[in-house]
Amino acid sequence: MHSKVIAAKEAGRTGGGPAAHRDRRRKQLADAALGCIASLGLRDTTVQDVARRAGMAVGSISQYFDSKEALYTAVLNTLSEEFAAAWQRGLERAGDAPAARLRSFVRTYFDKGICQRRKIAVWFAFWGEVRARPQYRKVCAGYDRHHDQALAGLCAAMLAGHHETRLEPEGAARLVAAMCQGLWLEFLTGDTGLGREELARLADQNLAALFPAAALEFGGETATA
Amino acid sequence: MHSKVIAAKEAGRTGGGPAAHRDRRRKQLADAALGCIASLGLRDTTVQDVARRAGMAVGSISQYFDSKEALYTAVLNTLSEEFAAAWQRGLERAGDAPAARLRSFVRTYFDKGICQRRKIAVWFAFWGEVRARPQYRKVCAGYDRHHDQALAGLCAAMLAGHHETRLEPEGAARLVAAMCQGLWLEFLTGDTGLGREELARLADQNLAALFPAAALEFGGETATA
DNA sequence: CTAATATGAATGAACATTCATTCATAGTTC
DNA sequence: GAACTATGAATGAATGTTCATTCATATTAG
Repeated sequence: MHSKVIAAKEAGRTGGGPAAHRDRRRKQLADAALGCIASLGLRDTTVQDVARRAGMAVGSISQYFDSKEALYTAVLNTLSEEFAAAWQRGLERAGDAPAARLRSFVRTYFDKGICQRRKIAVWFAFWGEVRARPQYRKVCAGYDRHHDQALAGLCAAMLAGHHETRLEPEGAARLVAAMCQGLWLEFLTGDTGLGREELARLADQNLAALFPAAALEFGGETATA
Repeated sequence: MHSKVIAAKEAGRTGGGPAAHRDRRRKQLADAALGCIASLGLRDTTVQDVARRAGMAVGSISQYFDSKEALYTAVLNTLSEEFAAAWQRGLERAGDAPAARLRSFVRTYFDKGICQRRKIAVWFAFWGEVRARPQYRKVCAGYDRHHDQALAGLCAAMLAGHHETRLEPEGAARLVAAMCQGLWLEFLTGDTGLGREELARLADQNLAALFPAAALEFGGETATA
């Protein structure tokens, strides 16, 4: 009881306005919820679990979220936001060459900050409920459209002037996204024990196959041989 | 109440030994559970829902399964079994040509009996909980190993004698499986409205890219041009 | 009649949500 | 600057609901 009070006091101290404080506490709860969902699953996560993990009281959750579902929705939003920011940053860093840009986009999926088992577990926990809970779809819809358009644009740039294949930009984009998400599933279940690096290398090989004209640029470490 | 009794009576009539009867009722419950999971999600499915959908009493569930979890495990087993049987049948029908065999294997993912939204929804519902519930992993483990070995074998046959790429059979198999499962996710969320046929065509294009030496054999309708 | 099966009301545990109370801080007054 | 008040964040016990499981009873089959 005493420690809680102190923790609360410290949380209050960390400056910014009261609005900033509110944001911080919401993030604190969303982080705790993410951890719970990753280790217990959506089904077994209780508000009591989340509160305990956040070092807060159960009652505080309703101060910051209308309901448990609203908290979950915030978790999904946070994940989506983080991922979108990551691939956009990646594109900025990648320069102008189409192949480098596409490679950067795909690498984001296997980035150290993105491709963590706990986060992937949460992605799949939500995907496993999209049919039953349309609000989850709704959260992702905007991010997904943005993602898909960017990826299709990159694929179009890769295919421009190379019409030897029957591959369409949208189709190629769909395949690239599917491959990445499928590799995430592999990472999640851990069947083969492949790590982030190995998965990224596999992704590169698939890109090289899909866009043979630029295969060398997806060659990874461009093996010394 | 009366109709339930009649239903039970009819169920009992359908012959076979008592063991066959037991199997039939278990299947009846597993089917109902699959339907519930697909439409309500794992989280909101209750035994009352399952019983209602099966046209049975809640108490009967415990006659055929030790617990709700045991019922769910049976659902996952049924799905896995069905999928394994389907790709094996596909291989038998495909003959000896490696490309035809690989294509058949992949087509199974987009088969009418396999690639149904309700079934895909259930696959993802379970995948979304594999971390939290190791028993789900255990159910799939055997089927997955078999699946992966078969696919790696097919990829090895495709790559035999064509060492121009750095692609390894296991890596190629991983990519093919990831692509298929990623396309399933696309089908589940329905973002792009692609149907089974279109997804299968995309999968073919990825196969053609991964195994260019056999590209013509993945050409789909081998467009009249 | 006996054994096997089916039924659904009853049970109690688990859970999300509510809300009266506590308390630290900021603001106000003299 | 000291004393007092107002504010709202934080708390967790209490509440009412939901749900898996149980089991006494009813039904059917042999």
